[in-house]
Amino acid sequence: MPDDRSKVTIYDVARRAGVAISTVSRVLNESPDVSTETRKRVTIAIEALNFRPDRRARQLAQQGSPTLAIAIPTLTTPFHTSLLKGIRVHLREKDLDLLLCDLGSRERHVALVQFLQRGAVSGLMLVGLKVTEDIAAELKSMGAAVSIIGYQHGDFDSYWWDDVEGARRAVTHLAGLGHQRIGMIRSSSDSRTQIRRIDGYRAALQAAGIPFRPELIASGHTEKHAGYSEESGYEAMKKLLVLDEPVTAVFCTSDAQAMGAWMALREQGIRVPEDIALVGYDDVKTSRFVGLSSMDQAMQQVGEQAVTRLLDRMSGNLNEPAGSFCHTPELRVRSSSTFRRA
Amino acid sequence: MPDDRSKVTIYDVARRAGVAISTVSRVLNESPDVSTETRKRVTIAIEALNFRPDRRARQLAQQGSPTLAIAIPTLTTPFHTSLLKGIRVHLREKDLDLLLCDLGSRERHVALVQFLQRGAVSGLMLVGLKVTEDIAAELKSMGAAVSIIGYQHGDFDSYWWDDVEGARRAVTHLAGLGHQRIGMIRSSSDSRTQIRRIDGYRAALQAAGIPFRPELIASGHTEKHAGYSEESGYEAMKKLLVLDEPVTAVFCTSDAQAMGAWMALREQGIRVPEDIALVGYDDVKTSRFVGLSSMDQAMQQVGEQAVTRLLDRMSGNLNEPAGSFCHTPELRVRSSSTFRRA
DNA sequence: GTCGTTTCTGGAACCGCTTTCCGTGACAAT
DNA sequence: ATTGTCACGGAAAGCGGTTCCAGAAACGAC
Repeated sequence: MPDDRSKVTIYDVARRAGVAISTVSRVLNESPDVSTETRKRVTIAIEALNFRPDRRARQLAQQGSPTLAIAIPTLTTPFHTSLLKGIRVHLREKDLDLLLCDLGSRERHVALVQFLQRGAVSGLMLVGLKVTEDIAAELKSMGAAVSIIGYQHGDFDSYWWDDVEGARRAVTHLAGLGHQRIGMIRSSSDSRTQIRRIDGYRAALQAAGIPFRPELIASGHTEKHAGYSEESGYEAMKKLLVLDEPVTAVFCTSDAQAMGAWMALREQGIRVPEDIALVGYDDVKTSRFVGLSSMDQAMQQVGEQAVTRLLDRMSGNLNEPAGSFCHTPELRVRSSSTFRRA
Repeated sequence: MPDDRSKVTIYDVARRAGVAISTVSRVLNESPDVSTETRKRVTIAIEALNFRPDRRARQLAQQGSPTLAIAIPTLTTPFHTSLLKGIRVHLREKDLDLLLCDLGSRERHVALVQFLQRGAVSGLMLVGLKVTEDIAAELKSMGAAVSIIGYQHGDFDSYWWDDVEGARRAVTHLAGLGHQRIGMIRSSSDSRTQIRRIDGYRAALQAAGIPFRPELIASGHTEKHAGYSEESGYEAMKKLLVLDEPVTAVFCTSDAQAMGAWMALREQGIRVPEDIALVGYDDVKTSRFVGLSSMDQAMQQVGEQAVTRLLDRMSGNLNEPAGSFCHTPELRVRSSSTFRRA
């Protein structure tokens, strides 16, 4: 009743209920061997004192914490938004804490490893991070359940996308509209993802009988801008616009890039899709509302799938070997790519 | 050297360095009374064993954890993106963990309180949450540093915006373009923010000599959509379009709403800004790239300011009474509201 | 009525680290 | 030779729980 607070511990509860602390602990952990009678007394005491077990102490004692951590290189992009959305639903039910490790783009490795080594994490989700061998070793030695999103690694549950096929679909779509000069806006990194999307781009061109021209691939490399950002898309588009033979369609490796590109076009009075068609990647929510065609990676579902399986592993219910789940991006056609060329 | 792992404790380090555990602890906590010589030996041992102090044990012992928690009702909107951006920079330097408490929209109160009572948080940022008196009491009793963003409460450091003025500026801008029938798209909630923005809307109309018509205020109330979402903006715009006398400009209380509204307009072949002008709120990053006028709330700066002060409080360097920091949103004019009426 | 079980509970060690309280030896200052 | 730092060791008491072990009570069976 008295909301005095200032550290209500398990001892207070024990005293109040007239039992030993071990008994209180049993009640807390729903141990079967405690009489209904005592359990009730304890429960009432807990209620009355408004007691909540201390997360840290608990974790310390039972070696292994019910904490799920998510490590993301760039948390602050809308790209991960729906992923988190898928995750948080399942998290609410369980009594888990979400620890966020926002790795900067630089020194990701170091930050991550330090984070892990400090322990206190029983489940970890890595998002959009290249898992090098030393990181992999680190992950294994920490003995936590791990799932990797956006990268494929045989030793862990990984969820990834068929980037070749995704790019192929996007570009095939553009070629199908009659475009012959299809540009590509990419990030300047040489990540697996980027390479595969370029492969897909080439494959689609080849299938359509369009020659591949490296000069049609641009990236807006800037010191201060991340490769997938609006700014870089803006820069890249400008590069494409000064070519002798201009492009009539552009495939971008992110929606943000596409937005930036779109702005560059608008500034020059170039219409989308009449003059230039645009297709993005990620299918961010706003794309639907601005009419940007995009590749849907079903982020939310992937998030749900990953977290469900991860929670199973954490609770020890799942012991099968690491799985690899590949999703194929779906094209969402919107107004930015609806105009058919002659 | 051997990466054997499996719990390297402070004892291992002590043994390896040939010192007592208390000395190791002193080194860890940068106590002044330890010779440079010994310090180096210990540091080397730590390095060699790859030892990281256990976060939980540490926190438990030194009563008070270096953990910053952020509670957000709806993490998954781009609205908070730049806020987090401002926060994380400062967080990287310190050795803090970021605990995320994503309150669902429902039962916010319960979720938050439970979260807090489990302790282990020395700093807390509440974002976009109405601080009721019981929550306030809760916050005080937990003895952590608290800062509130997007709401004003005298007992805590709070960072908020002058919503009346923000709305007034937006609408004044529209009136200045010659618009007479200016609609408003709001969320269906009766939050402080909403009420104030309506006040600002009225004030601006009055100043411009335009009569206030309640039927020009619409909200896209839907069971499944949050009030600030694209979907609700879309719905609301549709309502405004079926009015006898249509509006020529719309002020939206979020950029997402504006995006949704814009889509509704596009579907009907209504041009922006020629037929209808649009102004949003929040100045989300993509707004800049799609050309949506908006009210800039300087989220990133607010995030930085708040976290800086919060960290000061957490470290005990700051003891002055709670401050209240009010920011005034700035209008960013873009193409969605550049057309001047006759 | 005694013995073996089962059931419930109390006591105590322990998780990994911090911190306090001496105590000691070394070395410089007086 | 005495007094004072300075740097460190050793031991022990937490922090708030969990968990193992043993003992007490309750129960049924012979």
